[in-house]
Amino acid sequence: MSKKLSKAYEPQNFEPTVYQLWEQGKVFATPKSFSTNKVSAETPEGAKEEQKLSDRQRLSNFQNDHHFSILMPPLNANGNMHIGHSLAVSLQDILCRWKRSNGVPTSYIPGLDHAGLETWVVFERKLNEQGKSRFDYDRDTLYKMTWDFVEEHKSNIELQMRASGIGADWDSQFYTLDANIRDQVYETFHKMWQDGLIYRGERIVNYSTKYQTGYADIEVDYKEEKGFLWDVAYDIKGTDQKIVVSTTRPETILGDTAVAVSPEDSRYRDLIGASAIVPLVGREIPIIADEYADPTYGTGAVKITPAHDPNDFEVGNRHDLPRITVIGYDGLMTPEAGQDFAGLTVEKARQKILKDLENEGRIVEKRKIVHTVGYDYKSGLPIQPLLKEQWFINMRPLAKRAIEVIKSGRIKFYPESKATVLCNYLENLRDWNLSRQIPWGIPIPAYRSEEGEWIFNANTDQAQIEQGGIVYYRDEDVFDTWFSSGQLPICVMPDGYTPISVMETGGDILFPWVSRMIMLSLYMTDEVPFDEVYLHGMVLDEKGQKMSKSKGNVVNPMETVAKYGSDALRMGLVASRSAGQSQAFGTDKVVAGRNLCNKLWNMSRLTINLVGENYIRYDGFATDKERGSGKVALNEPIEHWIVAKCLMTKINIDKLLDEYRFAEAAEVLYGLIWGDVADWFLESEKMYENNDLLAWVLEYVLKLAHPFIPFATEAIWQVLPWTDGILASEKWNEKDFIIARASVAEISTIGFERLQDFIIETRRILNDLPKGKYKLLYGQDELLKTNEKLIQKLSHVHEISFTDAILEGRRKEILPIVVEGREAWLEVPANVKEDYLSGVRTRLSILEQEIAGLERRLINPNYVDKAPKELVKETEKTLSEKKSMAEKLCSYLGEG
RNA sequence: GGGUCGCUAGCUCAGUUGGCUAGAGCAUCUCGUUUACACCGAGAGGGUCGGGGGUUCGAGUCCCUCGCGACCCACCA
Repeated sequence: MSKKLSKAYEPQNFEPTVYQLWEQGKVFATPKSFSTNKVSAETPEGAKEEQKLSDRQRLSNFQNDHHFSILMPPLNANGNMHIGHSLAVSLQDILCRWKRSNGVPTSYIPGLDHAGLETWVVFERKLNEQGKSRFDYDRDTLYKMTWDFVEEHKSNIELQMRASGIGADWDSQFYTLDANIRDQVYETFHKMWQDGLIYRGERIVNYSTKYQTGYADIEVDYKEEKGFLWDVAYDIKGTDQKIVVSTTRPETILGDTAVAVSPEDSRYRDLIGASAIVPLVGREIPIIADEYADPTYGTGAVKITPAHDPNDFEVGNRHDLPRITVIGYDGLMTPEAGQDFAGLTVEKARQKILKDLENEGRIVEKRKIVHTVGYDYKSGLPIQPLLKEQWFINMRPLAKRAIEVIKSGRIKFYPESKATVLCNYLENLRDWNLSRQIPWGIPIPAYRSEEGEWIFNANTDQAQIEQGGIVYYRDEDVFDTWFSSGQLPICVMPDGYTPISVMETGGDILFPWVSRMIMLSLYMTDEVPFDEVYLHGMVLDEKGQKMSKSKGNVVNPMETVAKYGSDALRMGLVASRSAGQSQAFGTDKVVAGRNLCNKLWNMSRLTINLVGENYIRYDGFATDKERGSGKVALNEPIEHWIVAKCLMTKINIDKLLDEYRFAEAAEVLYGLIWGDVADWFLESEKMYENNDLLAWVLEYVLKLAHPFIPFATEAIWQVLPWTDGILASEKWNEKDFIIARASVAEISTIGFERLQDFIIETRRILNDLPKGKYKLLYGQDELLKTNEKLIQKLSHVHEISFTDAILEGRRKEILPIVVEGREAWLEVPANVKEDYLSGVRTRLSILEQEIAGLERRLINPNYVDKAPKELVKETEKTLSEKKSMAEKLCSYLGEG
């Protein structure tokens, strides 16, 4: 080997330069013009060739799509890639590279997320570490500081994306705070405002006292917990009667403004309209009748705290009850809670009130219960339901339309079941709180006058504006990030690339993101945002457990890339994974991926070695007349076979990827590379040295493998002396395909498979024999005769020769190789023959059972009548083959 | 309470509309250094497809039922 290629593939030595090559070559740029390069039957030459093909051979694998587009779920501009991101972008990139290679105009749009609260939390922590707080600055200053902070870190994630081999259109990269996105968000907000879908109102919102902001429903983590249900006795005014209510949150008693009972509940009928006295506080509150009170739960009487419970809030609205806020936004009790309680934490207040109630003898019962408690998804602290005036979207009309579209099947889901899941979710969707009380995000374009009148205005860089002589003040809040990211499909895709072909993302953001994209897109454009949705599951650790920092089982993808290579990580992630399913991930799979890269590398070294440094590349595929004219020509059975394998594998992979069966596609590819090309074809070509075919097969395999193993295949492509250009921008040429296919002689491919069977059996026998040099003899067998040398090479027999003697296994030192249709023997020492024959006996008895089974099936008239004719024929054929095989075995045993 | 998914070889998983002997990778065992690769080659062992019932000529696949596991949703105070 003249060129010094290392024995092992070393990804670190190639990945950065390969990526540079791609980027400089602009191979991932979104094509502007839409001339599909379909050759197919439209060219006269192609048509002629195509006509020769049977239906089975016809190429159906070239995509007819007008375009292919993917929107990358934006990555946190301030964060690091985690293993889930790696999986996502791997799948996306496989699809894009594959489509691109099939000549489909492809647009893969990458993006970065300002990541609202996520980033704000990080920034605020940094601020606090410097001894500052958010209250030291005005909102615009905080926004600018956070912006600069993110800018400093952006390049980090951008490098990680490139290290992952993502072939995205970097020139079209977006950032979720870009002006066009903001404009879109404002337009949508304005339209909703005008359509009456947006309203501002005081509602109970899920409030994070840790981060001082309201949340959407979806940001609350509910956990089932053991807790207590206290029964507390309230006095009834003017009597010595008491009414006993049940509560899990006694501290909210301080904010009670009513006690509700069911109108159906005979126990309390007489008390309706009476007044109860709030314990410790002494406030007089009405006893009201409301359906909300469940007579079967607790005591059947429930305290109503409209300011701290969404249900109570509703009850309060129905009965016009006052709202008394006793827990503040800081998570501490308010002055309204009374002097004894003001300033206490919720937990302390609860302890105190329980003690006080106990002292007064008001706690009638304390029961252990299991109930669900809402937690802040970010801080892990309890969420407080608090009264707050916020912007809400009335989701019902939006959800209704989305449900219709999903049920119509217009958007296809992988896995299919997620469509049902999504519809269930949408059917129960409640109004969406858009306001976040943090400085980092897209400001809400609403201004308020002193009188409390709200107007829309998109110039949110002004803290206050004047209109008609009235001064309006900007809402200090920003949008929920899902509101803006839900609109990405309608504002970041290049012209001609919508709807997005497939939305590939994690199953965990089906509700927060996918559902919103559908709803908002339908609302704004009357069109679906994407044709298909592919949801991947979670990447679990080796033991199948969720990865988490606290468990310490988190895999850092960049470390894996550094150690095993980017391709190895990609193959490892894709292997054994199906849509929607969470899957364990471990080093084993990555190692397998790395080994495949290495295999490919060495296959290439061998090929270069065989064809020579100065090989001049073949000029297309030879038709029958063109043999020997610098074109690829097929001579040996294995050469026909390998070409057929290559062609079939591509068709197969196309089909699998079309259905998003990534793991199966990878497996099929693995089988072709390792099993067919390396183990059989290359071994054989050491003898035949059909250089043009060697080069053709290697290039073919590289092209086919490229979406899965982009770096290694490109690195090899660049190393090959006879190729030029960039593999990532190579396209399959349909015309060549047709000619290649026409050149394959079916007889030869079948012939090779027979040969394979024989070689495998010979190897098996040799493996069982004691070490030694064995001689293979064959009789009147054309296949063996014409492939004598190949058999010797591949089966590792020491000698091979024809014999016209009638052997039939009579002699003790002759051992028959029992393969259907073959006449061959091994010369062996007499003592080993007996061992082999006992194995033959076992095989015979298995064979006899199989024959009996097949015969039974064929005797059954139901089977013969009802099963498809082809299948019956097949069964008959199998039976006769097995019978003749059994006869042969019998004869050997009889004679031996 | 409602919903979704899963249970196939020691492990991780394939198995499309029911149809030849249920597959792959890893792991295990045996043999091997044949001029690309030990990140290798040749071979072997290993499964009553979670249990039970049903439909069918035929079930891992369809239906019913039970069991186990994972996850999601929901305002039982």
